[in-house]
Amino acid sequence: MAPKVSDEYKTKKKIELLQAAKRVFITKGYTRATMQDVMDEAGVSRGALYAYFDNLEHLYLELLQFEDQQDAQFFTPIAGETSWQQITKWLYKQQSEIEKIEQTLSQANSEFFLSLKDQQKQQSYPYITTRYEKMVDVLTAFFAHGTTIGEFKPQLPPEAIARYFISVIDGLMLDTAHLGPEKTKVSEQMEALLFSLRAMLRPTQ
Amino acid sequence: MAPKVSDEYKTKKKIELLQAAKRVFITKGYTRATMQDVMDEAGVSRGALYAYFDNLEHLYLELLQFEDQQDAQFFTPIAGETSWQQITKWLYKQQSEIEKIEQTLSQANSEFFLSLKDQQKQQSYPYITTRYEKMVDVLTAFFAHGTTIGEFKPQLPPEAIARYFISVIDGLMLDTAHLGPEKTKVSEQMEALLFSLRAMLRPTQ
DNA sequence: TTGAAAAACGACATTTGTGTCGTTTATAAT
DNA sequence: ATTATAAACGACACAAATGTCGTTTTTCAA
Repeated sequence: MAPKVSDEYKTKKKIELLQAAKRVFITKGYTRATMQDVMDEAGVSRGALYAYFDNLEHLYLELLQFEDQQDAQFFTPIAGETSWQQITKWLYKQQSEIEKIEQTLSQANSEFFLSLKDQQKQQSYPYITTRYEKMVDVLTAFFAHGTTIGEFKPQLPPEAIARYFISVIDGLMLDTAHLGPEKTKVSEQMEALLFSLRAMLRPTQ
Repeated sequence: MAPKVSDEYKTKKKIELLQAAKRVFITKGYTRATMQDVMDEAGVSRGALYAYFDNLEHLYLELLQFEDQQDAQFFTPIAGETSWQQITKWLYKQQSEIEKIEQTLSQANSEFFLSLKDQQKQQSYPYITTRYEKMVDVLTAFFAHGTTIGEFKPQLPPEAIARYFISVIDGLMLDTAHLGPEKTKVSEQMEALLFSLRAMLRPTQ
């Protein structure tokens, strides 16, 4: 049902497949999802799917990159908003994401990352490492900027705060993924994180 | 190679199998491990292993409980040591555990928990939920105790601090599991956690 | 209108793991 | 010793996925 077509067509098709895959991963997570599931969900044949993606791992990796690229630039300083306000806002966004974890890729993400234990694979997917480091960089730069404009008086190296920040979010996600948002008391923990950050950054109001 | 034997024998054998399983899970994680692997590692037949454990999930659950039961009682107040000192000590223990994550069940644990997404399964394994809640309780009680003896002046509800505490550790574990301890700068983050706790608990020296 | 290119199809061979079950074998009690 | 018991064995039938590949179908260009 489709021959010699434009690049545009192929891109479109690919995105379509990625979206079907996304739905699958959200409901089944990464480990329990199969290529078969994606075919079924997308209503496409075995051959078609494999023409676009070699295997589940590659498929997930592409989905990850595709999603990331939507998010991007969240921590570029915004005029008319203090850095502290920005953080708070971002945190609320994270919070609702975690609370709706059932409709999110978070669980699948964790599973995917864990599944790459192999050093071998780690090397073949520098993107994974890069992803983390980029996030560290973005946050570090953000904190540093807030400091230079005199908004923060950090009590710890900005980079340490950045990493710590990421850990808390990831941990909360992990725990919530298998216990549910009621059990982990997401909002309460966000408060605690906010409290910690205030202590670390000493925002000058 | 073994018939009609004492209960003691069976218990021994079971522990032996659990230990083999542990080795497997440490090197392969939960998702990639198979019953076959355990048989091979234990040098035992299919039939034998299945006589003790119905399937991988049950096997892991038993291993988990077995391991937990070794740990137990870590946060009972110790005479001659301040609560703060105890926390610090425990944190160092966690740190070295995370740094040696390759030789630990942490990764497998995360994988196992995530694999139980199903609400169905969640209910059939109340132990999983209990486990988390017990940890919360233990920490909460510990913080509360430190407060009543006037050692802490908590700025947040003890329970909130407890949950938060757990999240940070879990997050650090997760990240370290797939990036390695160098990338996540474990000790630096432990410092940050200590800093946070100090801000939250206000230990009176 | 036609035909070459290639997208999509789906049957198939393979692989890998599972859980069962009839058989063998070692133990402990008599 | 003998024997009933049940632990351990390992072949087997089954299931679920995977990746391949020859075939069919559709589109685009000439």
